[in-house]
Amino acid sequence: MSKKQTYSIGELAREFDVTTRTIRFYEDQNLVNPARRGQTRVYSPADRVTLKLILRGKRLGFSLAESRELIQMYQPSGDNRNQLLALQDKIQQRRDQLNQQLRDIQALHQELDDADQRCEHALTALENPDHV
Amino acid sequence: MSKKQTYSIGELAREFDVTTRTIRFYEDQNLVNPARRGQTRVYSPADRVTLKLILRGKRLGFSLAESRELIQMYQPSGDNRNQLLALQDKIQQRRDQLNQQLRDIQALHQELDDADQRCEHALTALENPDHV
DNA sequence: CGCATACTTTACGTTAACGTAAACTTCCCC
DNA sequence: GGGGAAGTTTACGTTAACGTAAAGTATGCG
Repeated sequence: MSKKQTYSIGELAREFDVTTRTIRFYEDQNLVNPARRGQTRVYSPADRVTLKLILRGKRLGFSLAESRELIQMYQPSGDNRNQLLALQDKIQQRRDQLNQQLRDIQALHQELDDADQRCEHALTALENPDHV
Repeated sequence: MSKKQTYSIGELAREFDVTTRTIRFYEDQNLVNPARRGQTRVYSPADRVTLKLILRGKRLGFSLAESRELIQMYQPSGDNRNQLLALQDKIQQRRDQLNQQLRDIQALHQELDDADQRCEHALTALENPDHV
């Protein structure tokens, strides 16, 4: 009944549409930690989630270092007060950045709509040359 | 009454918090076309807007090539039907990408909120060790 | 058995987006 | 007229994020 618990590097590469080189590179950067069966890498569902988070970060323009930081935020290691406060600070910074991105997206969306409208008008003008 | 109509490279660099090298690099990439007074570059309000668009693109993770394409979308050059249709296609692709980014942002926002909550709990637990 | 397929390591190559340094001109100011 | 301050060109350097190639190992299959 349970979902498959391990993945090969090729499976993940196909699923997320990246190369195996990319996944190995992420391991080099300590972003994923696959187990080994002999020489061969064996990925866990946790590794898969990590990959997903990295790729989502990429879509938002985050560097790997930033994505690593974000991922670490979800598993706070040090449990002392100052580290927690510092973490909350970083979280807030990310929220601010996301809100800026939201504003940027809305503006860009509007401009794309306008550009599309101008296209439409240009097209109907081409089909209707007599219309003033 | 009218706003200042020209800008020096230093002014723009300060306003947008980039180096002059960056602005000259964008010129090299044919993203801005400042006039010249002698040797010195003189930027128009249009150049300033272009700069703004580039930097907004950067915040959304766009490459300079992508931003260039976006900017050109707002000033369609070729007025033949096929070009207009191709342009609309690109516009739609960008909209799809923006919508994906929106979903990514919402998911990430939620996760940041959760992480923040866990921080809060950990902090109150630190101040209230007796609470089970 | 031979061969294809998928995996591995090692290592050099590549592109984008600037950084940085050197050496020069212009303009303004006291 | 000497010296900042801001501008210029030219050119080599740097970092991130992989690409690409070579050479080897393991595994299933007809």
